[in-house]
Amino acid sequence: MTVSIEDRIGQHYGDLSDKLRVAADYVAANPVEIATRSLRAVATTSGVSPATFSRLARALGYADYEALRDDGRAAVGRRMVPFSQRAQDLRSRAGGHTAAEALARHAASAAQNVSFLERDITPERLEAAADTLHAARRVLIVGSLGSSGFADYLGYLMHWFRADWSVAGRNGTALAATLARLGPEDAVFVLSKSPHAKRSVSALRAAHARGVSTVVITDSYSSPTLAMANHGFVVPTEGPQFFSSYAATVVLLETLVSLLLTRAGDGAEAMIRAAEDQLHDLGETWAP
Amino acid sequence: MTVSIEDRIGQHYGDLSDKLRVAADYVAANPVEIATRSLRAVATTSGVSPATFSRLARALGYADYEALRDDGRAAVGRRMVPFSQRAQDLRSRAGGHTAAEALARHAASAAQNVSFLERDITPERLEAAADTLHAARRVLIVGSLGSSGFADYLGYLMHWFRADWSVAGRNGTALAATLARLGPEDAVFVLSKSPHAKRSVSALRAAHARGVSTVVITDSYSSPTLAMANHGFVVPTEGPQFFSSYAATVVLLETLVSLLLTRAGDGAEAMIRAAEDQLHDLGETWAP
DNA sequence: TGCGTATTGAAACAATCGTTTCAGTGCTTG
DNA sequence: CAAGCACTGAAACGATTGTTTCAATACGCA
Repeated sequence: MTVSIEDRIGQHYGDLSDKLRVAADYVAANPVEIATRSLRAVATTSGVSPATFSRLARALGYADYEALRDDGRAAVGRRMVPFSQRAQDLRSRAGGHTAAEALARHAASAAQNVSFLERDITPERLEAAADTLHAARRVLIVGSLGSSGFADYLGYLMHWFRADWSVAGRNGTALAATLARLGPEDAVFVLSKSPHAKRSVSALRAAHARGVSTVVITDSYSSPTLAMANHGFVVPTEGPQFFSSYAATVVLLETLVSLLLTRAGDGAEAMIRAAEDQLHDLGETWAP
Repeated sequence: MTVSIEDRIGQHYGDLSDKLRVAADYVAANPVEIATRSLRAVATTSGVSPATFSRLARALGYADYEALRDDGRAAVGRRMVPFSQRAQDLRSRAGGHTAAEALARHAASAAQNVSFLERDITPERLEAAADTLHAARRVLIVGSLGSSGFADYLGYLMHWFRADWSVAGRNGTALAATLARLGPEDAVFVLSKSPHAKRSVSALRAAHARGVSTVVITDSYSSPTLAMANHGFVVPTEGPQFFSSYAATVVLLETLVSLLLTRAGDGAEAMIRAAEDQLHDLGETWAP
């Protein structure tokens, strides 16, 4: 069983002198600080002299201040590892081929990806992307290969309350012609995962070169698209299958649509209802 | 706005030299290490020279290696905030419209839907559906409105190792003509959620009447499609937004593809590799 | 093939690190 | 009151840090 810094502090707290106790309190309250910053930096921000921290380590039974910090590192590491741990769990169950096993594996992997998504996406940047897209005069959605279906989905969702969003390459329109009409007031939304379609990368490059705002969703930090993205998002796609999973991508897309709907204001809801009615009137939907 | 180390890596990944890329990969993979240990220690365990890490920081746009580490510290600090506390913070602000709240809400709802999916889908029925689809001579995928993108996605995944799957209405083909050619040895895969497209319901009815096997994914037990389904699956779609969430649907689709890949046998993997090579040879994918 | 360029690690450098010494303080004890 | 004691921070110390220089190497191009 591992003995944490906090345990040691508790064990020795009674024997500590005034200043040592102050230092110990600081250590207990700021474990990340201890693990990441230098002794002197901690001493400065906590108002206790460097020598005291050096003495504290020994008073707690460590050989070194470095030994104390090692415990801190381990503690931080332990809390940060859900990733490797759970990933290993997934892999260890990777063997079976029955439907129950496959379903469990995919479900677990998707849930993990979704939680990674929530953890890793910076809300400020999502907000900024939503602002950009909301302010854009026109938005062009680009997606190829495996991403094209999701580009369609985004286009479908947006068309309910924004007339100025379109999906590239729909209805036989030429991508080049559409791109040529875009300017700095417009935005391009690119969905591209490995293997990246040349079409999407080229479209992104062209848009970026023309000063068009670019929002990108991709699957890796090494993606060629990120360098040209004003707002880039990396979505976890790891899964037990040969293709990359789009589960987390769908969540991100839907969240983004939610944010845009909020920005669209009260009129949007009425617009959606009107569109629904018209869809029904046109006889395109099934009525019981 | 916060820019994480990973973001910077993404921005500059293309410009990095070999060793810098190795170092960047290590940084991305071991954020705790970076925040916690010294440059030289990191250099030793990663096998890259200290100088390279120093250079990496500057290549990523930092003034210092220390500046890079500061970003790492901030990231670690952010993630160390205990989950429960964060969840509570969010819940107390429930109904809010900030990106963080929206993301948390959508992620939680998606995770719940996925876990419901795992709980409610009967593995035997999934297995049976996979068997039917695997045995089918040809499979036609049907999806309209919001589901059409996901029909495309399923078609995209399957086309890697099955030539006899097609998506209805692609390439200007008439749905009626395609349907007319199907018989009892074939199958139809229908994706339909409320509001149901008349087109999809009609296609399903026609196929069912001709004795074609039918697999259906829908969003409610009261769906008009289930009565005509040989293999029907109800997927949870509840979400905080006005549209139904497709996150769980994606998981189910991907699981199904996995099962079909297993059934396709050893030849499938070779087929996928060959198709990937050809895609690359045709110049459709972006190569670094 | 030869030349110029870019990339890399070893080594040298100043800065910063953690530790220890030491003098000063406050407190207790005789 | 004086002497002894534990505690503390400033300062000095060698060790280690991050950075930079420099020579060696690999690579592209004519």
